[in-house]
Amino acid sequence: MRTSQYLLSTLKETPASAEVISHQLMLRAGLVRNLASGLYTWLPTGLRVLKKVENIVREEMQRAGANEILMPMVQPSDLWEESGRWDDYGPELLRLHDRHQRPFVLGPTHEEVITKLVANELSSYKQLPLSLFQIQTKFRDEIRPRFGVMRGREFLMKDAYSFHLAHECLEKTYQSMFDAYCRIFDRLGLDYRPVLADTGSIGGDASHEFHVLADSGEDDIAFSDASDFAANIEKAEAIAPAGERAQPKHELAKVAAPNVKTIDELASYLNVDINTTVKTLLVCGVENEQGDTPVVALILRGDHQLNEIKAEHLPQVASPLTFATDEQIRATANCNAGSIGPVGLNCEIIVDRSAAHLSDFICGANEDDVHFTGANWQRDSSKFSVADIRNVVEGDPSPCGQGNIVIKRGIEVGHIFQLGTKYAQAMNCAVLNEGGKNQTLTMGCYGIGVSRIVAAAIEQNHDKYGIKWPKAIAPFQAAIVPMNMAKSARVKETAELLYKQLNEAGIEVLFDDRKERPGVMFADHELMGTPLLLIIGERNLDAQQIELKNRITGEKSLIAIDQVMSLFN
RNA sequence: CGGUGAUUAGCGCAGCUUGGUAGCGCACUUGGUUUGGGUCCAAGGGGUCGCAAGUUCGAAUCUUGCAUCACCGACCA
Repeated sequence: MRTSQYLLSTLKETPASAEVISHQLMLRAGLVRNLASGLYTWLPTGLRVLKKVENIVREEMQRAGANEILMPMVQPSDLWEESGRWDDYGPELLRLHDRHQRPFVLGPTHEEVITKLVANELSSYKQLPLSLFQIQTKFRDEIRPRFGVMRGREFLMKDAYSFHLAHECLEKTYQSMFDAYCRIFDRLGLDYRPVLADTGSIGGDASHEFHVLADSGEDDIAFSDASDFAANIEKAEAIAPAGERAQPKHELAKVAAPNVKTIDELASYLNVDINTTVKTLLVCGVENEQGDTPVVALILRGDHQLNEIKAEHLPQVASPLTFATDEQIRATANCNAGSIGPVGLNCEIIVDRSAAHLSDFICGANEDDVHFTGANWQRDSSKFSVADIRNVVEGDPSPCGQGNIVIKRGIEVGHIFQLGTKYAQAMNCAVLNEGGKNQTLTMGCYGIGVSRIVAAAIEQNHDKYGIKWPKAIAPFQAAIVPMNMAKSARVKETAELLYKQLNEAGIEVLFDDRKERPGVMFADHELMGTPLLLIIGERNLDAQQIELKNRITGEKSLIAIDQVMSLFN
């Protein structure tokens, strides 16, 4: 490709709307352009990268035995009613009508369509297991699209689905998908980690997310500093503190704490360590037979944070997690939100393991502006249950039993999931088994955010000059950068010759044939992250040499012109 | 969805307080100059000042409404 025929579209200045480095560089290097919130046009350079990622994903999916298909982006709503997600999915699902006022959705994912397809196509256990995948545009009407293509509303996703008669078979495919994902991210040249993930409301036995490590990531990942353990913080178990709870030493006593609203204010007002306090959160419980929603109290040590996912999983707590209103708080605890405590509280009480290990703690007294000191479980409050409902924090013992927790940020680029029979059951997806009986299929699903990978790769591979693409996904393998080609026939001749040879050899090369000063060319190619620059100048032509510059290492070297092709073998 | 801020040329911004029909840098065009790291000089082209209504002789500027975009938050005990 010659730059004279190419839409280069590089920018010197960073558009003000771009917050994270990958978004800034994607705009400056001419990879994408914004159309509306969360919607992006892929320019030639960006599309080249996107296609390379796509192809690596495709190759490894095929190697794992999956068949590529392509499903429609527009899906009839009755499929979603059949699966139950028409009501469950919420406003992220974009709903629309055709000219006959028939309702449709823009597909945010394709479990419904594929389950329907397989239900129609398969009739015998002999056809199993079967894995299908597609690489396709998804639409999710995100609350807050941000960070460019990292969290767009329309994005490119690889979604794969596997179908099985038995759970053991699903586990086998799940493992082979896990391995395929590792091969994909290895080939992409990314620093990534598979981490244990929450299985969500769908249930199932296992789920892993694949995270690219980067400070700009939106997820917290908990690692062990002494083993391979890694889990999304939503999932990481906070284990109970070791040893017995200490015996009470103090009597329960009231202390006034006027105008103290938060736990931090309380700790500094009473001049105590925050981890000797507990905080009490009132949330909505599950609706009872009378149609009322009771209030449930969740109790945490003052320095800990509620893990909403864990809380939602409790059978007593309504999902999605909803905090009690001021009226409900007043009716339950007879005080404002800042003074609730477990002593004498008349509702279901669930105490985090760490909070349950405290003795002589400080808590609200269920009376405005009053707290208790010297509170103790059993003695002062005995009707409660204990559960893991907090986020792990740095330094916690790892749930794997080895080492302590370290927390890093990650960008979720892949998620694999043992679905079980949820969709197959809802959509009547079954085959005849060996015994000639109808048997509902068990499913797995496996997603990769193809467009998000492009942004994640930049987050991990850049410097002050621009992008430093991993070789496997660079838009071009090399660029020919001639010095003053307009003035030097020799330079032009050499550049054209190399361009011809490289093209014929199938090397993706960008020939910078603009009449620009060298500095402009260098700046553009470094911004775009071309891994190898072939710099042709009068300076080295007498010796029949050109200069090489490696974008990743910054190394410069000379090479004989007739040796250039050997670089690409 | 709540909060905050923004919207003036392709991009980055000034002008608004104190109304008088728009300006700077980059980019673009032309000519010259320069040529191994974003040269320099000159001359140009390009804007319904987000949209709508109002106040006024007159609105980018004041008022009201709307739209769009971005950021923060969605943990309050």
